[in-house]
Parts: sequence; C-alpha cells; structure tokens
Amino acid sequence: MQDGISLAKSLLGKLMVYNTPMGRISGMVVETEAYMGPEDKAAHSSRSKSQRTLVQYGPGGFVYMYRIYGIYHCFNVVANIENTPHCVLIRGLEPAEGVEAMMSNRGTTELKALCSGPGKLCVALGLNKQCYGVDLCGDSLFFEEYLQPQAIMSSPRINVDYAEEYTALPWRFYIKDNPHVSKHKNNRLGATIQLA
DNA sequence: ATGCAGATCGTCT
DNA sequence: GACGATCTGCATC
Repeated sequence: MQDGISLAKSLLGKLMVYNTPMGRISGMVVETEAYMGPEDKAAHSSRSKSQRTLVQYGPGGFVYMYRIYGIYHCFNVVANIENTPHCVLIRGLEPAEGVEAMMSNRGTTELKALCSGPGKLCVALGLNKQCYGVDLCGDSLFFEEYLQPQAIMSSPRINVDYAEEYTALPWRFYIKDNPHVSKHKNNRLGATIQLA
C-alpha cells in the first residue's frame, strides 16, 4: 500500500462510488490532501494514538471518517501499512452518477456547489460516521478507474495554520482548472507537478 | 468580490 | 473546558 502522498496523487481522476439501495452515487476525485503520520503536525495522528485515529494504524484501504466543528464529516482513505498512520482527505469531487440525489441531499441544484469541499461531498453522498472503518475493497464504497488527469497541481493544505513547519508543505493536490476544486485563497500558490 | 461571525458537539486534556 | 483538516449567510466595499 502506498504512502499518503503517493495515494493522494493517484486518487485524482478516480471515480469515488457509493453503492446505495437507491442506486450509485459517484464523483470523480478532483482534490485531495495527504496527512503523513505522527511527524506531520497537521495530522490527527501527530497527537497520541486515540479511539478516533485507531483505524489509521491498521493497513491502508479503509475509511477514516471524523466529525468536524460538530457539524460536518470529513472522509479520508487510510494509506500505507500497519502502524504507519498516513491518510488522504478527499476534498473535492466532480459529480458523476446520482446527481439528483446529491442535489436533494445538499439542498441546491448548483452543480459546482455540490461536492467542492470535504464537508459538502459527505453531505452530497450521504456519508456519515457509519462508514468509519469500512473496507474500500467491499461493494458498498469503493474507487474505480475513470480518467487520467491532464495536469496535477499542488499547494499548501487548507486550514492547518497550527502545524508550524508542516503548514507550508505542498501536500494538497488537485486537477488543474477543474471547476469542482474547492475555492480558497491559497489556490494561487499552486504549482504544476509531474504526473506520477 | 471579499470578509467575518456563528453554528454545534465529539474528542482529547 | 477548549477547540477544530468547514460551510453558510450576511455585511460591507
């Protein structure tokens, strides 16, 4: 299993699929962030191992879901091998299947507003705490091959100002010029990077 | 277009 | 008891 940074890049262009009884809801991954374990002061795993972060210490390919600000959920893919708590935050999707359901869940019909942020996309897909620890090799929630991104950009991660020397590291990745990337000031700090 | 306050609660100290 | 890996609505320019 790849480390967090490799996984964050390789998930771009993949289709994230939630298989519901009502049909598939899916979107192409357009924006991710890598969190690189105990040394990374931005990562939840930089603090002592806890109930919340437990799944990160298992093998990669499982869901790390957490609640933020008491309101939203953020969806992460655990990366790397056991006892190496890396993960990848999914920050933006381009809606593909089940767009009607997403609009209903989000209470808006504006396509660009549906999944352009980590909290928004969890609402759009209807994901909550119940998917904590779910195996992404199962048939409920998984990633599929979809498109090869033309160009990938990197920038500092969003809202990790507390992370000292880790704040400025370019561990946010997104598909260049895609309208479903979340809007943020440090978009302008982005730089083109080599495709893997 | 840009900026800021408020919502709201699980998790960790 | 304090604080978020966020988002929205309202204020002001």
